[in-house]
Amino acid sequence: MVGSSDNWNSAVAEAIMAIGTPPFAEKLVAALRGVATFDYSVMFAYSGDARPIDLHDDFPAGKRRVFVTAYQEGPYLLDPFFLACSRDVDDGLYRIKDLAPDRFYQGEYFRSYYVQTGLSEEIGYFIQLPGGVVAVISLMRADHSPQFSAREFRKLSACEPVVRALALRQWQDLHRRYSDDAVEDGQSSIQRHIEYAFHTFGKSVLTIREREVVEFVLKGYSSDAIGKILEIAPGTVRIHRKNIYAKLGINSQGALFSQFIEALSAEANSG
Amino acid sequence: MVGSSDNWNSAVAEAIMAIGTPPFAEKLVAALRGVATFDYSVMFAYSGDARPIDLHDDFPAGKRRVFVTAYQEGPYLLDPFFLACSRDVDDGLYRIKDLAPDRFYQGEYFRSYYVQTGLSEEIGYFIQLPGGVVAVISLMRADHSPQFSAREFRKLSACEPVVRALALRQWQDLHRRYSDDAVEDGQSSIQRHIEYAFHTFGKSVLTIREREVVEFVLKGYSSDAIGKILEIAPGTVRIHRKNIYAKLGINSQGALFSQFIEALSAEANSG
DNA sequence: CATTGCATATCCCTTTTGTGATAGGCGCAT
DNA sequence: ATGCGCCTATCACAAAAGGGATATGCAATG
Repeated sequence: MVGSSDNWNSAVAEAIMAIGTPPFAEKLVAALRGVATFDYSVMFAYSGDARPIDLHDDFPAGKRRVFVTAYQEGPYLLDPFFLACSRDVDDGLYRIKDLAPDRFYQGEYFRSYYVQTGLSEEIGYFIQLPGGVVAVISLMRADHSPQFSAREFRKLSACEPVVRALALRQWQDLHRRYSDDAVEDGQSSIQRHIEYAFHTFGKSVLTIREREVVEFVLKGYSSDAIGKILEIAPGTVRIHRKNIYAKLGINSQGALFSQFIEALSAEANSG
Repeated sequence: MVGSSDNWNSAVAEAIMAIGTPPFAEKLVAALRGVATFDYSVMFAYSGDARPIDLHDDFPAGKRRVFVTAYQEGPYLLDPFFLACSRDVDDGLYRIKDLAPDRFYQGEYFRSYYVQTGLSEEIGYFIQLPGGVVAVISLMRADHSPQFSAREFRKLSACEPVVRALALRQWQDLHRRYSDDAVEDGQSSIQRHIEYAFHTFGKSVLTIREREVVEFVLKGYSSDAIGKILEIAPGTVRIHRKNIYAKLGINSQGALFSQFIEALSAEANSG
C-alpha cells in the first residue's frame, strides 16, 4: 500500500502516542507526508457559520497571513470546504474541485481570494466531531507542484479511517482536558495560568511595587522603560530589581525567567 | 503491505476508537487477524515474579483452563516469555523458540506443561509498560496449523509500532481512570505545553543550534555558561543570540522571554 | 563548481544589568 | 515616638549583553 508500510505504521504509532498532546497534529501530518508529498497542511474546525478555528498549520511564517488570518476574516464563507460542512458531507477525503461549484475557477471565491494562495490543488479529510463541529484537514500543493494523482488520492483515502479515528480521539482528549477547568470567558487554560502567574509570582516574598517591576521585566522592558511607565527614576527600578533578585536568591534576569517558568509548572500541580 | 491495507487501516481505526474501552483487546486482535491468521491470542501482564494477569484472551471455553488457569498456577515461572520479561527484553515481536533455551522441546517446561496446550507455535509482542510491567500479546497456532512463515512474521513485525502504541495508550487510559488526572508520566498538561514550546519556539525561522541557545537563554544561563554546556566559545553563543534577536525582530533577552510567553499562549489555541 | 546557509570564531565598542554603599520621606504598629 | 518596612533616589564599579564588522570550515543546493 503506502510505499514503505514500516514508515506508515511507525508514524501512526507516533501519532497514537501523541493523542492529547500538542505535537499531535504535527505527527499526524508527518504520517501523511509518508504517504504522499504536499507543501502545506492546515486543520480547521468549523462550527456552524462561526469563524473557523485554526487547530494546526505548517505554513511558513510569511504565508500564514493569507492562508489563515485573511481566510478567517471572511473568505472562508465562500470556501467550498466550508460550504460542504454546512451541507453535512459524509466523512471522507475530497478534492476541493469536486466540492466546488461547476465553474470554480470563474467563481468569486477563486478570483477574489484563492488566487492569492497560489495553490495548484487542495484536498481535505472531513471529520464530523461531536457537537456538530466539523474538522477539515487540508493538504495543499503549491502551484509549482502537480495535482494529486489518482493513485496518490487512493492511497490517502485508504488512510482515512485512521486519520478520522485519531482526530476523533484527539478531540475527545482536548475536551476532557479543558472541560473540567476552563473555558468560561474564551481564554484557554494556559493563558489563564500565565495571567495568574504574572499576578501572584513571588507574592509571599515580594512587595506590591516589586511585583509590578517583575511583571514589566518579564514582559521585556528595560529598567529605563519601566521607570517611565511607573513614573519613577530608572535608578529606582534598578534598586527594586536588586532587591527582588536578593529575595529570590538569584542574580540575573535569565534566572528570573527561569523561576517564573518553574512557578508556572508548579502552579499546575497545586492550583 | 498487509494484504488489503484498507482492512488494516480500518481495523487500526477501530482499535484507536476502542482505546480505554472493554472491546479494545478484541479490536486489536481483530486487526492482527487481518495480517496473518492464528488460532488463539492472549495478553498477559507480567509484573516482577507475580502471577501474570490475564488482560485478554480468546480461548474457547474448554481450552481456557489449560492456557490460563493452569498456567497462572505456576508453569508461567518456566515460560520463556515470562523469563524474557525478567531479562528486560527489548520491545518487539519474538518467536517463543527464539527466546527459549536451546533444547526447548526437551526441557521441563515443554514436557510438563507445554505439550498440553497442543500448540505448533507461539509468537509474542513484548511491550514495556510504565512501572516495570511488561505486557505480552501472544498469537498462537494450534498443532494442525503450520508455524508462522518468515513472510508472516515480517508482516506482523511491521505492525509492531502500532500494536505497541495502542497497548501503551490503553494502559495509560486504564490508569488515568484510577489515578484521577495527570502524573502518570510525571508531567501535567501545562508542563507538556512548556516543554513542547521549548522545542518548537521559532521553529520556522531559527536553526537547530539557535533553538538550543534559545532554550538555555530562557532557562537563565549566561552566554558563558551556555558556551560551556554546548562546548563552543562564549563568543559564538553571543553571535547566535545576536542572529536570533535579528530574526525575531527583537533586541533584548526580555523581549525574547516575552515572545516565548506569547507563543505559549498561542499554542493553546492550536495545540 | 559556485552559491548559499549554518556553525564556528575574534575584535571592539556601546548599552544594559548586577551589586555595593548610602540615604531621605512615609505610613504603620508596638 | 521610635523602629521597621517600603518606596524612593544617587554614585560608582564590574559583569554581562547588544551590535557591527569580518572570517573559516562544511554541507547542501543549484
